[in-house]
Amino acid sequence: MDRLVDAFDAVASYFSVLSEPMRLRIMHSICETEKTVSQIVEEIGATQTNVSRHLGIMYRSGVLARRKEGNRVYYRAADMAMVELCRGVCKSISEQMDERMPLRRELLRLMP
Amino acid sequence: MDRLVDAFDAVASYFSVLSEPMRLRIMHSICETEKTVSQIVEEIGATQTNVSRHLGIMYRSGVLARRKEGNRVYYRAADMAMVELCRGVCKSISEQMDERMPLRRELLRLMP
DNA sequence: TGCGTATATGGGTCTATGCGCATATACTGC
DNA sequence: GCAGTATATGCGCATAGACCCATATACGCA
Repeated sequence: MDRLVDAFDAVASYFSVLSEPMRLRIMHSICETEKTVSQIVEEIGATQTNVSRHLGIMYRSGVLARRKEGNRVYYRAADMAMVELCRGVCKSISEQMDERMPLRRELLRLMP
Repeated sequence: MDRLVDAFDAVASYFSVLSEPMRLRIMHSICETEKTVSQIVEEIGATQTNVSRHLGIMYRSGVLARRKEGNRVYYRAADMAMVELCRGVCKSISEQMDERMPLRRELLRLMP
């Protein structure tokens, strides 16, 4: 990772780890129990290449920890603060979505 | 903006608003008091074009609110949860950092 | 040693986005 | 109306990054 120029860069790069749906899927998949790359690949239905790359990004940024066991690599959440962050935002957004749903249904009636 | 496919997209796009240093500077600049575009431009030393564009992004994503007064537009934080998120991450990141780094103190000052 | 499995990575394409320039729009005061 | 100020935006460039294909690496086992 590049050397960060100032504090805003540090915070921005922290948030940018969470700004990809695929990484959130991965985080969701392993936030409770560690899993191997193959397990994650099968669970979220992405390519091995892509999953491995995202795991690498998250590992190098300190979000995930890993443990090698023979042929396999187990990944797990390392930064519980980030896991809590995800939970909080997911909750907040799901509430917003619930609020929008009635409107959405109404809109769909108006414009089928 | 595209229709979001699922919840992960919604969460990712929420975080992506905070994944730009310039937007964090703006957030920092107005998280306590509303300010006009010109004030923000002068304060953070960016071009008017760029600041206006980021303000637009943040406004349309619901992070900021705005109020027109004659010729001017005042922007302010609308989503206090996001401001708290910034504060939390600043705190968390500062704790992970080495105390010898002056960056640490700066981070704690970021979102007063 | 050779083979199969698990994971990582180099190279390339394509999309998204941050930025600046120039200009458009909107408002105020004369 | 006109001029000046404040903000927004169309356009193009440059770059970041997400994705895939192919291949490299690392390990276990016979």
